[in-house]
Amino acid sequence: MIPLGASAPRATLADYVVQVIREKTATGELRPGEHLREAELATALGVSRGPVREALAILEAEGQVEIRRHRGAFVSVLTQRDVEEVHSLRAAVETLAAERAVTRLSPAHLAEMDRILQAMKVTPGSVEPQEAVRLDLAFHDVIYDAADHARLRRVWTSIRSQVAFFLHTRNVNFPDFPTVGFPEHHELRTVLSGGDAQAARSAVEKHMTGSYSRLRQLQLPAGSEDDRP
Amino acid sequence: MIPLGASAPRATLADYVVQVIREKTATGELRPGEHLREAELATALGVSRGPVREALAILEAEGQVEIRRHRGAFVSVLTQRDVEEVHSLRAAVETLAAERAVTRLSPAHLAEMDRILQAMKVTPGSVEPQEAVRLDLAFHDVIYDAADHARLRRVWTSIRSQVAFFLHTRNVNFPDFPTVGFPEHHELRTVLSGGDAQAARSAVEKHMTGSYSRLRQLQLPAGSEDDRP
DNA sequence: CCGCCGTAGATTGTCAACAATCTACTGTCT
DNA sequence: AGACAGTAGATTGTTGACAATCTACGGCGG
Repeated sequence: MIPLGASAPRATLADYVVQVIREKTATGELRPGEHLREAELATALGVSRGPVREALAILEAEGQVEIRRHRGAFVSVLTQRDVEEVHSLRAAVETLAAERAVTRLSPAHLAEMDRILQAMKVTPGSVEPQEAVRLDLAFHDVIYDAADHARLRRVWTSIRSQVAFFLHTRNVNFPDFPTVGFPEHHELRTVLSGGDAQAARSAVEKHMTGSYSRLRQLQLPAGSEDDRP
Repeated sequence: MIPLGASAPRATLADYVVQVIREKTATGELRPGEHLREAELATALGVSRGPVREALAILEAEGQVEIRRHRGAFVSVLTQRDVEEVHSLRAAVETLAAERAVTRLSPAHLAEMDRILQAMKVTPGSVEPQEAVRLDLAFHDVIYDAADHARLRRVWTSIRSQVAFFLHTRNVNFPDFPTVGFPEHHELRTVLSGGDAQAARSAVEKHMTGSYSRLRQLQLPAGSEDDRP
């Protein structure tokens, strides 16, 4: 479940809350625009408001939630503009990640990739959308892990659950994707293990472009971010 | 002082603490590896430990400080490796920022750039290093502001004070830089206002490469991150 | 009937105290 | 003398309570 080389230097209650909220926003259980009440979260998770506040502050720094003074935290609403932002940022950082990964891929990384590809391949087309998303993200986790770049990984985790949300909604709306997932990622693996940094950049760029074109087909709120009652 | 279009949707004590610590790390007043005691900070800033904890959690999410369970927060030590990380990440995001900026630069942005360039030019070579850093960063702030990309700006603010620290140390060690600052940034302005996205990418890439080669001359801790007593 | 103002409830921002854990020092044993 | 265990102090993690602020509802006036 934990990406790979992620250590746990700080296992505090606040981190636990962060993790829970990240997962719930990724799966869509916490919908964009939803009001996150501190006391509510605290009792639901069996902790006090202190750690919850810390967690919300962290999530705000990552852009996952929006905090308004004396009004509370709201799950960030994802507009068409956000799709574009997340995509362009992801393309920028993931090309760098790929470039670095080609010279740093260990046998363990390759094995992990193959394991994930195997799972992508064997699962029939009618796989649960959530599982397809999990595999997709896991594959890219390996790339970032191989890149061995702490700040790059931080950026990735900051957009990761938003990417997850996009992929999830798309998989639900266009159930044909899981069949496309395998060949695309398999090609990525081939290029990455090839050792050509420039080729890796191009491959990721292409992968991102394809991913974006599919994402654009989604119907998302277009304009401003006022969805709350 | 505030970059440009930065609004203040949340002016809480925690944000105040974050801002103070950012500044103090940028100027080097808070040295890498230093132990940040919550109670100490709280009394020094005239607030309680609650906001301080929130602030430290935010700064940890941005990688500015490192928190160890039951041991506290330490200002992240910047090794040669960190110089490389910050540089590569900055290059990746700033090329994107420049690409977007060329089609979004408003007259106000250009005026702001010119104002900064003017200041860079008129100040004689023996300007205070701190002022030179301020101008340098301010110039790039304008680029990110023109890029109009919330997530991109977040990444920038997360590495901004580390960049500031690097620039500061370099200006102190190599006092000739302030004379190079003007022409380099002037060229950037010219290309950005030209309207060619690809040219803007290349220009920023070149600017970054030059910046990195100068940064590498610094003597920084090379290996692991244990500098504390 | 519609709009404005005031109040009550709810929610967040902040604080001070308690509990858990770590670090450093001291004393003892080999 | 050197090394190890035990203890005291300091520091962080967490909690519950208090104060400031916002939202929603109801009454009043036009």
